[in-house]
Amino acid sequence: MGDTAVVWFRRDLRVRDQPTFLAAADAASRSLALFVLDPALLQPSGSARRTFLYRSLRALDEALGGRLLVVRGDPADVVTLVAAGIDAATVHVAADFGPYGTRRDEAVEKALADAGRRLLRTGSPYAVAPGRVRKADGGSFGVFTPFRRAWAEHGWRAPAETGASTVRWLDPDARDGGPGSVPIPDDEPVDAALPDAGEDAAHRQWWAFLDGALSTYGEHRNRPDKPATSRMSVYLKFGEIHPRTMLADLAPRRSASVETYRTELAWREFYADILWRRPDSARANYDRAFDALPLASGSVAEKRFAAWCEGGTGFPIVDAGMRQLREQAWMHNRVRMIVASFLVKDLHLPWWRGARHFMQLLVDGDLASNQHGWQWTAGSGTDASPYFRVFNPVTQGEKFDPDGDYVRRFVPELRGVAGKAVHRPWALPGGVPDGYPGPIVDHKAERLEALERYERVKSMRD
DNA sequence: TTTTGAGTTGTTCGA
DNA sequence: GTCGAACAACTCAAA
Repeated sequence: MGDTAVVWFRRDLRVRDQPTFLAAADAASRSLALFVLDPALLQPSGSARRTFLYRSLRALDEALGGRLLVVRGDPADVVTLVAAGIDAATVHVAADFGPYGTRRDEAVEKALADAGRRLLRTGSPYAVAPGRVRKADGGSFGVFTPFRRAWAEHGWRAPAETGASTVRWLDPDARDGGPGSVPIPDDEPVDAALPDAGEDAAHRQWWAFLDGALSTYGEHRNRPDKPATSRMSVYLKFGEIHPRTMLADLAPRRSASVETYRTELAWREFYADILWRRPDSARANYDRAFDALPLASGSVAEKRFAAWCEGGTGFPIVDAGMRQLREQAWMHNRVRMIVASFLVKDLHLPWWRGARHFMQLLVDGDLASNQHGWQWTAGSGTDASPYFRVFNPVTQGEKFDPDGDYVRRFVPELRGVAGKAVHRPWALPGGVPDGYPGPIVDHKAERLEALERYERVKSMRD
């Protein structure tokens, strides 16, 4: 066995705060940097996320002095072959706790072991790895608030002090055999304007937030008309910054806004913990009693689903959100909740259809946060919401987009309407403006319908 | 074992 | 317009 190792990047496309580098440098004198284009992951990603990934890989390759080896195939095959090609004793990764990643890594581990090589997991995409936060009796939390408290008490390591030069990188071209390298794919046609990719862009965004919007985050974070959120989700998704780095930067700052932002990071870790414990909840109701919820189907339901997808429901805040999703491959969190509530409670469609649509389009689409965010809204998730919590799209619009600026930005048909009147176009003196649809459902009636359907779930519980 | 307090994100209605 | 009450019952976590 040679004195070499492989550092296999997955969703940790950075060189700073990278514990795998320390592990690799400890294990071998030289390492090969590897990324695997895995069709099983790329196919369901959507062009926005794929393109962002490719751009991120170019940035990572540059940071590594052009020494990132990119191959294509099933990791159980190609990682094994790459390791064999340099006779590496160890392959270093950050642990993946997702349903697919867990299975993939077990397969890779086994394939490597057959040749006497080891897969070593160091760190994870989380400040506290899933499964580590435990109740006093050793069980896992199913409710957020106690999880958050225990998570903070558990604590996390300081950021690892690493950089590209922490590891002596092997030149991929100097390999003797193994799978051929493939170029990083070209950008795909993407309609949406994507954020800048790469670790440097992540840090720029983070510091702009720390020095700017963070001070009013607690107050304005629910306002989609303001640039009040961190926009860090995509960088966390691809691991271009580690949450531990962010928590360390937040630590010396004390304010209600900082506390609120830390709580948002805790949500991300909570949902990862839940998905790890219940991998089935990526597809099925976390609360199986919701299997009894009567769902809409048929041609009317399909028509309504299509209207929701394209931002043509006639409810301005919903349509603005769905169009922001197309234009930016991103949607403000408050609006995600509003459009989700509309799909589930006004259209009576299954949450997973909305979740799947989001995963297709979102550049920051993260399975754990996305599926459980949707299940939370649907009521089938953790801490089931009270049955009577049905978002009113008009009230939500008036409350969180009080001047209507957000709606007008994304719904040009309504640009001629001033102020908050834009949230009720059907009540305008001249009627609904040309080109904009009337409401596809009667919210008041559908709310009552939703309450009735949720009764069915409740009665199944008894 | 029992008890207690609490649970991200809301809406409607009536005074 | 503002404000408080009502809207279920259940599960969770810890004392």
